[in-house]
Amino acid sequence: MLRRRGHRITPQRVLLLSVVAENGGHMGVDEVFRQAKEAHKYMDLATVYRTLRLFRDAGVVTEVEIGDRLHYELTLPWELHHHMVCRECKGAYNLSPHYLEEFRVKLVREFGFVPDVEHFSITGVCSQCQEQAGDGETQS
Amino acid sequence: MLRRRGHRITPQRVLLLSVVAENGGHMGVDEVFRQAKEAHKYMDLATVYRTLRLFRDAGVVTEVEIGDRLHYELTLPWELHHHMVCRECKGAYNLSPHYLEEFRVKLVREFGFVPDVEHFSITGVCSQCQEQAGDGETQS
DNA sequence: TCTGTTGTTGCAAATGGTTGCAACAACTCG
DNA sequence: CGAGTTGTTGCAACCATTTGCAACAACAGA
Repeated sequence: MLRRRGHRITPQRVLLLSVVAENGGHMGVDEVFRQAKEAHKYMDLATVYRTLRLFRDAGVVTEVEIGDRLHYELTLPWELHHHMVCRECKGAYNLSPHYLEEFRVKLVREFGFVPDVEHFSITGVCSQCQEQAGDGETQS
Repeated sequence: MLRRRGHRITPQRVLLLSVVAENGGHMGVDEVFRQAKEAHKYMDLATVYRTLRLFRDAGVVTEVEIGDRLHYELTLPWELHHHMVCRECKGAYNLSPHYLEEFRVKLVREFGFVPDVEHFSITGVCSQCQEQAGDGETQS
């Protein structure tokens, strides 16, 4: 798959792909790095960043920004989703693409602007954290 | 206004506010820093970051992420808007809030998730850059 | 106006992430 | 299989942004 684009299959890439694939859900870059380093002592952090970025561009993994840190997860084409990221607890909730579809179509039709919905995520506050915030406010 | 929240009015803050206010539209942090430094030789970059963040939290300025760099603009309550940021040319186009309203309401109603629409911006490719990309592709 | 409290500054060091570069190794072609 | 080409690696330096900290200064109260 990568080879088609003129890229090479290296042990580092195989290893990194397996790390991300075997861990269901998203992983922080440092987590990927740590697990990869256990298997290959000389694994470099720059290689992890470059490889994950490469995988993303190839559509193999999906990049999610969680509170200014990059996370990656294996792309499963039959369950594509966006993310709602909670600003308070840093939790990431999946969001079905159909919620964005209307918004996306409007931007394309009215402005000719094609949004990057494949990497879309929106920050906010999840329901649990709102309840907690509410508890706090009743005391003041 | 800041004073109400227990913050102090310092010459640095006055200066930074005037820099942002006098420049219509968004400014990169380095731009703000450069202009502020002309007036106050010992202005520090950390102070610029901290002050702009403070202004944002007070609702005085709006933070926009343009291609991984932070930009700030004066908040004009009578013309609130979001941004569409072009991944190619780094241009930022204003977007009226009503385009997001329906999406926002859906998230609140169906998930209890309250998105941070006030800092919302979406990346993608603007119409001009698509034309240019199209020109390129016809050659290959 | 003087003084104490405490929020703020400038500096330097740290953060997560990116990049330049020379040594290296995966692929290609013979 | 063996040599050349060129994409990739590990390292170190760099980027924008954040943070710890001691000196400082804005505000409040006397």
